[in-house]
Amino acid sequence: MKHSLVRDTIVETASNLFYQKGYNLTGINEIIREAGVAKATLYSHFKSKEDLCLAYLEFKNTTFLKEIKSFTSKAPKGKKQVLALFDFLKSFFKDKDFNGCWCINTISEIPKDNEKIRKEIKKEKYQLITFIEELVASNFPKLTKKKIPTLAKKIYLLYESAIAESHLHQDPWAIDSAKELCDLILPK
Amino acid sequence: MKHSLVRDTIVETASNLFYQKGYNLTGINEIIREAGVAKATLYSHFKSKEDLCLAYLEFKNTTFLKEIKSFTSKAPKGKKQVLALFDFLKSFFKDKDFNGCWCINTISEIPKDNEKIRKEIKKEKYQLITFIEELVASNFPKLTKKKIPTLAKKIYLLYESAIAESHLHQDPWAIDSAKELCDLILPK
DNA sequence: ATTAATGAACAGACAGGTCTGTCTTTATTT
DNA sequence: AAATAAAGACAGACCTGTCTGTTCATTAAT
Repeated sequence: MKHSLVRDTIVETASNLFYQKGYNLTGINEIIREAGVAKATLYSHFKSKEDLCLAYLEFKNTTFLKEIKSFTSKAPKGKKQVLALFDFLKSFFKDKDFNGCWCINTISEIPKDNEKIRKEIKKEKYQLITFIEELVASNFPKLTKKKIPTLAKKIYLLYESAIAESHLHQDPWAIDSAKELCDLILPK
Repeated sequence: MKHSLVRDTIVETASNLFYQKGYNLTGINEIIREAGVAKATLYSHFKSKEDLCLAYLEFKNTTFLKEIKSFTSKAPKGKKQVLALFDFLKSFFKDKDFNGCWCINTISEIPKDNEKIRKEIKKEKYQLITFIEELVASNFPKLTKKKIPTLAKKIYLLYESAIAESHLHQDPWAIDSAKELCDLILPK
C-alpha cells in the first residue's frame, strides 16, 4: 500500500476506535489489528499514541467542518440557515455511531497538563465559533459588526450544550430546546 | 478508625483523585496510598472500582446540590435568584480544583454500555433540572405550571454549556455569556 | 535486460511498566 | 480472644513502545 494511504488508514481506524471506545480504553494493538498494519509501521508514522490522538482530533474536525458547512449552505438563506446548525446536529445524533463531541470526550481523558492536546482542541472550537460568526454575518447583513461575535458565541454555547446533553441523556430533546432558544435570540 | 469513617475517607479521597485526574488515570493503589488505607479494606467497602465510581458520583452530587441550593437561597428573590446559578458557577470556576462537570467527564471515560453509571448520571442531572424548576417556580409565581419545565430545561442547557465551556477554554467568558442569555429568557 | 540496492510494510517477540482484584500475614483495637 | 485494619506479595491481564528479521515492490546500476 502506498505510504500516504497507510497513514490515512491508520488515522481513520484509530479515529473510529477512539471516538467509539474512548482514547484510554483503545489500545495500540487493537488499532493495528483493525487497520491491518504492523506495529512498527504505525510507529514509523506516529511517534507516540499522543501523536495519533492529535491526528484523530484533526481528522474529525476537518471532516466535521466540511460537513456542517455543506449542510448549512443548502438551507434557505436567513434565519433558517443559522438554525440549520441544529438540524445538522439532529441528523448527526441519529447516526448509530454518535458519541457526543470528541473534543469534550478527549479533554476528559487526558491529564490536565497536556498542553498540546488542549491547545489543539481550543483551536478547533475557535474554528467552529468563527464559522458561526460567518454564518450569522452572511445571513443577517444588517447586524452591526460589533454584535456578531457576541451573538455567535451564544449560538456556539447552545450548540455545545445540545451535543453534550443529547449524548448524555441519549435523547434529542436538548437539540430541540437549544434550537428554540437560538430562534429566540436571532434578530427577526 | 470507625467503620463508616473509613468508608467516608475512601470516598472523599477517591473523589478528589477521580475528579482531578480522571477515572481511568487514577489507580486503586494511588487511592489507598492517599487515603492511608489497605487495599483489602477498600475492597471490603466496595466490591469493585466501578462501585467506587458510583460512590464518587453520589458524593459529588450530594455536596454540589447542597451548596448550590444554599448559595442561591441567599440571593435576593426574583430574577436575581435564578441568575445566581451562574454566580455560583463562577465561584466554582475560580476554585483551583475546578475541573468541569464530573458527570460529563465520567461519561467520556466509561464504555458506552455501562448502564449502571449512565443511569446514575442521568438521575443526577434530572435532580439538577428539578431544582431549577423549583427555583424558577418559586421566583416567578405568575408563570403557568406548563411553562416551567420548558424554561427550566433551557436554563439547564445554559448552565451545562457554561460549565463545560469555561472548563474547556479555561476562561469564564462562557459563564458570563450564558448568564446574559438566561437573563434574556426569564420573564421580566 | 538482469541484477543489486533501497525503502516500506509485515509479523510478532520482548521489555518494562501499569492495572485490578485476591490473598496471606502481621499488627492493632475493642 | 475476636474482629478489624494494615501492609504488601501475588496472579494474570493489559498497556506502550522497541527491536529483529522477513517479504515485496520499486528504482538504480551494470
